Amino acid sequence: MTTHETSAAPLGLRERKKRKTRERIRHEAYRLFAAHGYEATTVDQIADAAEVSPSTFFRYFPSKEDVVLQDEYDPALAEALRARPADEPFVDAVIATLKGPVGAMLQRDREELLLRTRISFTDPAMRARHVAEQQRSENEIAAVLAERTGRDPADLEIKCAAAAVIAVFTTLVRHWVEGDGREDLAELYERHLPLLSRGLGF
Amino acid sequence: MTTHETSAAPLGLRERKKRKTRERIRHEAYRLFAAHGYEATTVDQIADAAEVSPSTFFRYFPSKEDVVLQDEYDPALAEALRARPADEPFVDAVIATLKGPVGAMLQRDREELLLRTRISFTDPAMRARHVAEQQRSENEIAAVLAERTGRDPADLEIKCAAAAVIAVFTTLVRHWVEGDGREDLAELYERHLPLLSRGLGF
DNA sequence: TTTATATTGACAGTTGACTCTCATTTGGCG
DNA sequence: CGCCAAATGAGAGTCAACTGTCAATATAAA
Repeated sequence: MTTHETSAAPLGLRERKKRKTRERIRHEAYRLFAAHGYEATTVDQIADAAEVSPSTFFRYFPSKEDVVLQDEYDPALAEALRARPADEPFVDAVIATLKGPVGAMLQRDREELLLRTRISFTDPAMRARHVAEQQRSENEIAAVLAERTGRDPADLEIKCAAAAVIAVFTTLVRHWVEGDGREDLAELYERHLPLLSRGLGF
Repeated sequence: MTTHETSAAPLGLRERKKRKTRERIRHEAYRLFAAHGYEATTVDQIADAAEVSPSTFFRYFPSKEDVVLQDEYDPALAEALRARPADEPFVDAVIATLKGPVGAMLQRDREELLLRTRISFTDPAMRARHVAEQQRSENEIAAVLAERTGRDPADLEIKCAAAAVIAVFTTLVRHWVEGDGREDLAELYERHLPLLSRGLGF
């Protein structure tokens, strides 16, 4: 009773091994995807590279697609946003969040994020997944925005605003990836997100 | 020499039959996709329904995916936009265009557009295609915007603005599809696109 | 009508994602 | 140590997209 599956638990060898295996599979998969593309990489190849049997691959991931993990950043962004004062202009709140807690996450996972994002931008077959996630993100952002304004999350106006924010996001991340991550992502946000509060201005 | 393959040529029986077959395959494919989903529909089923052999299916379409044709609307939008005065605010220009020539196209193909769009929103496997197109659209819009403002189409600011416009678009189309096309798409645009010129306002 | 050519169907075969089963190994624990 | 349950691998099997070949048929041209 004392130990749930909290991070505090010592974690037996079995569990540790499983995590490592999972990580190894994912890592090798990414490597191969990046090298040869998603479609051109077979599950057998991934299994080989990760030194597990194909059966084992499917025990860890229900499908080849599932190897591409979901984005943890957008949910984190949504959560962090809720902590911002409700009367702060929305775009400002987003920027503040990205320079704060979420920005730290991005910094930490920079390398993997770069690789992963590059794949999902490059490989046509991988985009489906990415778009699905993006949809989820939009809903999250819309929910937050709805809370802040006291409006309905299903409100079209709210949805459009959330979509616009995410779109600018995506554009900036793409730019960041194309520049091999040399620029500072947080700074890109800070510089270009205000476009939306200015009303484009074109 | 007198007759190329122009539309004026009488078009032999052979050619006419081919077109009909092509049309029939596509039509049946759409019907089945709408009824059972993209993944759940096999090429054999499509071939059966279109009364051709599976071989013939692949003679007409190199892959199952290719049955879903590309979007002609966004390029049309870009072209129509170039005809608008350069000093008109961008969002206004877009709205005017959508209420004009492009709106007419949308009206004309309403049924097919509704069906096709529903598929590409509903079916995960189909999204990849859709996103690729969307990317093309963004580039088109960015190009137009660049021309109008005399800036570089690669300018991040320009790209962000184009992305935001397309994002709001997509959101509105999705809403339209979810409401089975009962609302007037042009009116939705007119009502919600100004969000971007107002600077969100949240 | 006869001949050349384009279109088609039947069919066999390949490939890769994914499932299932069963025997073997391996970490957890008394 | 020794038992149990979890984790793994081997291998056979399914399913659907896609390829290639060949013979039959339909159209166009002479």
